[in-house]
Amino acid sequence: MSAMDEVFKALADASRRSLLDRLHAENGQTLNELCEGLEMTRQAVTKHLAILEDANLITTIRHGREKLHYLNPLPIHQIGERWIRKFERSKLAALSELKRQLEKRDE
Amino acid sequence: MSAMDEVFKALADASRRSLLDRLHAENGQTLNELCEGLEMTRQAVTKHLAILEDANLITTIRHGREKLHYLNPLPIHQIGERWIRKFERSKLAALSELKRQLEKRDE
DNA sequence: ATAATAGGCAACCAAATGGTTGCATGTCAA
DNA sequence: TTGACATGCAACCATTTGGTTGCCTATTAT
Repeated sequence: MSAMDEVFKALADASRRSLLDRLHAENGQTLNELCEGLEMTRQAVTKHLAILEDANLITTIRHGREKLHYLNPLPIHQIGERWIRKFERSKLAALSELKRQLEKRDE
Repeated sequence: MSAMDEVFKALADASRRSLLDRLHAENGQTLNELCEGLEMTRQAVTKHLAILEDANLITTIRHGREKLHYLNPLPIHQIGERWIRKFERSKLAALSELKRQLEKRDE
């Protein structure tokens, strides 16, 4: 699986995006902190975090018996640069072409 | 399911992203055109296109017995604006904080 | 030392996903 | 008008996914 594919797959789940949001609000949280207030078991959160780590979206550091989770914003940035920008460049062109076609169908 | 969630889910599959790429290269293709060269059946492509259409990533127009597919770049743009930008703003801050922590663990 | 705390591992489960095949329908061309 | 072409629909299938429970290990605090 390509690196970018892993990132897209990791971002596809709302729970995982919300975990990234929480780390964005406060970086360096432990597993237990990240579990607080969530409607799923610790093990479910562990799995989500593992997927995010595999996709390189977070980095972890063991500190005694705690595991601290840190956001890595680089892959998200790359999705923006390498993938989304490509489609934005042609945005206006695509919309105007669609409009032309929509009008054309009544011929 | 929220609109943005649907977009993220739709983008999670490499085949679907490749379909968007093909439409980006040449907009307004028919189903059969989009099937050419792909290693899956027409029905599989139909399903992918339906998911992309539900997520509002493409718009279709029936033209006789053909169905033309057009890219809608707006949702992709919104992912960039509403989601990715948020993380980019704190990019440098997050990286420097991680660095600090990495150094701190040897204390 | 030992109890409490933080996390890890593995088996299991239901539902969603990505794909198939077979057949039906609608439209165009000879 | 009839055959070929473009697409649609539905049932079915294997695998992946997101979650659970139960138990184990490692670290800290009393």
